[in-house]
This record gives sequence, C-alpha cells and structure tokens, in this order.
Amino acid sequence: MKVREIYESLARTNLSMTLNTPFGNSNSFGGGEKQQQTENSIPNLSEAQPKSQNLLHKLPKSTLATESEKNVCLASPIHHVARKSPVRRQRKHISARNLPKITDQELQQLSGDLNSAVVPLFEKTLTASDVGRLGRMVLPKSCVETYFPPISEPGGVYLQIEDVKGKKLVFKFRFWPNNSSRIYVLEGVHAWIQSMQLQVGDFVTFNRMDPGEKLIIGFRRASVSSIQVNNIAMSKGMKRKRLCLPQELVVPKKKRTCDIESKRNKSLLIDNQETLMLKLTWEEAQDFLHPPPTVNSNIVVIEDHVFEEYEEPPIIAKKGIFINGMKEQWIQCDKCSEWRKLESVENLWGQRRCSCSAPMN
DNA sequence: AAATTGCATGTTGTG
DNA sequence: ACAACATGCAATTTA
Repeated sequence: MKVREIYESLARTNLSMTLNTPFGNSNSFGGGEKQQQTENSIPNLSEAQPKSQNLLHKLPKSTLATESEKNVCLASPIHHVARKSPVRRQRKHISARNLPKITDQELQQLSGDLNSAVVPLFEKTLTASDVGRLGRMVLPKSCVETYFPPISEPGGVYLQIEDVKGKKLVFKFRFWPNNSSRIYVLEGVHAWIQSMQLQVGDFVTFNRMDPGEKLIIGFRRASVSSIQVNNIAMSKGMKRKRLCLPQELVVPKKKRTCDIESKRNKSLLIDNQETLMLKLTWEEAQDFLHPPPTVNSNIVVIEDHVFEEYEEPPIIAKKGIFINGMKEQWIQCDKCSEWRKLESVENLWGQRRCSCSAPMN
C-alpha cells in the first residue's frame, strides 16, 4: 500500500465530504451503469424514509434535514472530485432495515460524548461474511449512494471515519461491479469489528457529526434491542410509558395495511430464562394486545397516525369483545368455546379463568 | 501454501 | 421481474 496514495485519497475524500452536505451532492457514477440521479433533487433525510410512514417508533428529529442543510445543498458550488456533470445526487429510497434505530436518549448521549450534533444516517446488520476474516463489509447500495462520497472507480477511496470514542479509523470504500450495478464494500474493518467484539446480527451504524461533516461509525448489539428491553421491563412489572398498537376503533383498517414492514413477518425475541421466538405480523399482533381495562388512554397523533397511549403495558391475550362501555372484556375459549368474562387485570391468572371444561389433549 | 482480491452466482427482498 | 446483496470460488499475490 502506497502511503502517498492513501494520503491523496483521504485528502480528496475530505474535500468532497466537506463541500457537500450530506456527503456529496453530485453524481460521479459513470460507465455503462444506469443513471440514477435526477436534476434538482435535494438530498433530504426525510425522503429516505420508507413510503409507509406508520412507524412504531419515532425517528429522531435530527434525521430530518434542516432548512440550512437544504440551503447548503442548493447553494454549495459543485467542487466534487471526479465529477462528470453538475447533477445533484438523489436521495435514494432507503430500506427500513437500514434506517437508523437509535433512540432519542442514545442520540443525546452520543452527541454529548462527541460534543457535537450527531445525525444518524443508516445502519447495517452484520452478516457472517461481514465479520469474517476477509474484513470486508458489504454496505447497502442506496445508503452509500446517498451519504458516502461518490466513487467512480472500483478501486474507490480511503475513508477516514471516527468511531464513537473518537478513534480515527481508515477504511477503504470501494465497489465491485455486479451485473449492471455495484456492490459497495468497506474494506479493512476486521480489526475494528474484532476490537468491538461484534458478531453476526449486531448492527454497525453510520452517523454524521455536525459541524465538520465527519463520518462516525458505531454499533448496536442485537442482544439489547428495544423490543427485548421492553419485554424484560414488562416481565419485571416495571411501569413504563409505552404505545399500544392501534385498534380498529382508533385507526381505520385501511391505514394499518401500510404499517412499516407489514409485508414481512415480525419476530419478537424474548431473551429471558429461555429464548422464545414469536412470529407475528403487526396486524396479527393487534388481536393479542389489549389495553388494561382499568386505565384510560390518551390519544396521540404521530406523523398523521393515531395511537392509543397507556401508562400501563398492554395485556397480551386472545382477542375478545368489550361490552358495557369497554368495562367488561369477554373472550372465547379455544377448546370448549365457552365465553368467559375478564374482570380485572389482577385476576388475570385466577384459577377460575384458567380452568376449562374441554378435555386435555 | 496461505492469504488476498475480484468477480460470479444463488438467494432474498422489493416495487 | 428485477435489484440488492451474501457468499463461494477462481485467480492472483505474498510469505
């Protein structure tokens, strides 16, 4: 490896990253590949979100481009290296699985640690080949073409990236031609992945630090997902504010069909004493989540979607019917088809309710 | 021989 | 149907 080559590459990269917010505003993709950029498209993180915006968690506000960012994108002169035409880069549709899932709290802490505003860009779930000894990590195409400096040659460029502790890292950002497209890879990540003890299924996160436009690499372990945190909290009886999924009474059925990732099955990993995998769609989950009958809900609107908000966690139970002004909930037994009344949350596990006239299998 | 690189191919996800 | 991408593997380089 030639030191001079690395130095020059880094210098070029820094230039492009500094002058373009976020990370390049022009198209330098050439060759016989498809032209995917359009005139006057303004990079804007809000556009990177999936079309179906009925998210179950709030994306941090900082992921949305500010007016000043838009102005920078519009106003900044095109000083890109190796650019062939003054065409702005288009914000590509970024898959929901690559959207940053950092919480507001984590983001605040990270911003505090780095003493700068941190903008989450995207994340990547580590695969076996990502964490393998080859030390090369495949990056999602739409994400890098939105946020990374454009590269025109397969050889790519060296990128200087800081990790969340401020450690400077140098990775090679390049691509492999693939059919008429590209596979983007980050090379030289093995040592960092090893040092962070990352494993298959963990998430590598890419963020931008403002001011300075520096790329920040971080990670999130799969074993402490927010779903698990919630489940553990529920199992310990902790009182925490949470959102119940909207029910028929609140959200029209039609709206719920465009829930985030509604086409795919959802897996809820409960990592307590033993591991249990539940595979449900969000719609199927609706039938098992019920508000505690003893508490009132607040109606909140998030991004034009209505949610019921409860202080208490929902009851996970078979779907039933509510009568007498929602004070009584009745459910039908799977085995004997008898209807039983659920009187109170405290009585949920009572002997009477658990008993059934149907023969045991 | 072992390690690395670059690409091809099969699988999966998405519009 | 097509694009994205995970990974296998042949070719090349290095020790």
